[in-house]
Amino acid sequence: MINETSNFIKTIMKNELESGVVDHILTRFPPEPNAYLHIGHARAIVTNFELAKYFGGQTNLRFDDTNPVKEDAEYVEAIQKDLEWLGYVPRIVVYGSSYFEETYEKAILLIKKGLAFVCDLSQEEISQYRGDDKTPGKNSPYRNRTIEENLKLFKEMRDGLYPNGSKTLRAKIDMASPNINMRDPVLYRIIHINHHQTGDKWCIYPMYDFAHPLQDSFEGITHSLCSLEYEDHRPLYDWVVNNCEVAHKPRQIEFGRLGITNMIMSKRYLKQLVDENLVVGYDDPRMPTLVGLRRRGFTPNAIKEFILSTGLSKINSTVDYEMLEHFVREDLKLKTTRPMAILKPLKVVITNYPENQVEELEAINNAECLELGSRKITFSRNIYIDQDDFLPEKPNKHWKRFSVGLEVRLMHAYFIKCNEIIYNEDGSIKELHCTYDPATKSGTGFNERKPNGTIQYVDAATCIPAQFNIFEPLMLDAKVSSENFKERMNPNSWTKLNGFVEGSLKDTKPLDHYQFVRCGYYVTDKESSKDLLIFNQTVSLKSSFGK
RNA sequence: UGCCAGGUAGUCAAGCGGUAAGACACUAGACUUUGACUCUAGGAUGCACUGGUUCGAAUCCAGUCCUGGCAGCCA
Repeated sequence: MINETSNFIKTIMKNELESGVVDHILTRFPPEPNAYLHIGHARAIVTNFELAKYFGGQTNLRFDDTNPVKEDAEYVEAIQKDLEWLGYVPRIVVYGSSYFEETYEKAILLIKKGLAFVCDLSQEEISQYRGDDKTPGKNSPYRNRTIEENLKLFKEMRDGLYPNGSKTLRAKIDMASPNINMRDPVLYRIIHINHHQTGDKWCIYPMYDFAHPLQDSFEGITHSLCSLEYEDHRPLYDWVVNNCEVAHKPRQIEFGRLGITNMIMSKRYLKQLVDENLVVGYDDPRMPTLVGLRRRGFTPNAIKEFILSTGLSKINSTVDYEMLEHFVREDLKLKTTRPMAILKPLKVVITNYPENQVEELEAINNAECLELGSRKITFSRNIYIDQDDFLPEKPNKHWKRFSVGLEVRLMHAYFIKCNEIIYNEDGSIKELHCTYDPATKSGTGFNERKPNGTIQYVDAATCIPAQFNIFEPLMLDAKVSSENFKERMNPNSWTKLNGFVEGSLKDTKPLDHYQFVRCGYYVTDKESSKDLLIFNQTVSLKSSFGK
């Protein structure tokens, strides 16, 4: 599918392949295991995997676990599951920590070449010495330690002789560089903590800027794709690659992040929502996480197509949520059966239909995809339609559904006409008295009159009571702050409706998708919600026409 | 105000010197056993602005403006 799209990275790869700079493509997806993946991450995943696949290459999954204070094995597992769900199979699954020994050796090499030194400056002092955008930095007083001394001290750092923060290993580059990342950046820091992969083996950990280019080199990554904020780090990336005498030199290319309008993606806020029980968990269908979107009814294919269609550029882009929705519809359009569901039941009595008679009708599952076959539904004197499909007052000409005096088609069944509204004592509508026209039976090719629209129904005799959990995704209409985001998130966005689904759904299987009449998607999830039915209102049609 | 990167319709985005693709959204209409789907029609005399080079510029050059990123022992 990516061969239909064009982007600057693809062009770079193509040119390099053609000119012989590289003879294959190997990319990597390097998440830090400190959060659940969300739709924003999908751009990195899809880009890396699809680009490699397009050129006949492969992609490594590498957990970027060089900072044990933030990471946890829980996320490692979650990320792997998400990738699996998306249908991507990495060439290998590795950890940044798998390379700690080799990384350490490269640090020794830099020391021996006089390109790195052990620094005793405190964190604050390093910051002061670094200078700022208009002030050049000052050299650390420890910058001129001898190679022997540096070697000894660095070994002692590794051996655990020093407490957290007391020493660092720094690259010796240029304290006056206009790029602050090049002002003798820290390469290693001391952290005495248990690492989720390496346990207590190490107490010094390499920084991203040092570890990442080396890992890419070790694995033979040809193109290291990352987001825009690493642009300023590229000179350092290249410095590491060029000075560490690695056999393979990867190339870093940056691309913009992908956001969705009004969708909150910040790790911190998502965590807060979960921690404070404002949502059920990371897989709450209101969440923008991949697991959340899965329960919301999105399919892997929809997400991939969405990402590919939004393209790739050096702009941090924010696309409309409608774009995402479009691709679910597109993906499910020809794959789903389309059962009927009534969210807000309104009883209808077909007064000219015999009591105690039940007739079976054939309903085509998907008129656009006949291979999906048909199912049997029933019709009888008492049925339910949706309150939203009936307008008690006189509708305007745009109204394409039911009202007094109007004739509509009950999907897969007959035309009906409403003759009388029966009210309760409190003035609410109790039921509708209608008549049907036997000549208009579905499938007979009747075309002497046009109905005012088609509405769904369920047969009261055979329908199944169902609870619909209607939710709205967590969205915000403007930039949030940590103070106001909770109120504005409106996490209480579940509405439970007691309605009915047609009898044919009694064999519903977990995680099947159904495309409902109003273009909603319907998912049941065995693990977390048993018989819960989720109706995604966000992909339903506008219901305010003609009102 | 230092360095870096960007500015093409409401939102994404192609184009890379030859006269502005495509998608989403939107509007109008047709069709329809979902107001879905499908189909038809509609949008930039214009590519941040101003000059310049050229037969010809969104594409090259210069200047200006605007936006984003960067001063963790985070990634």
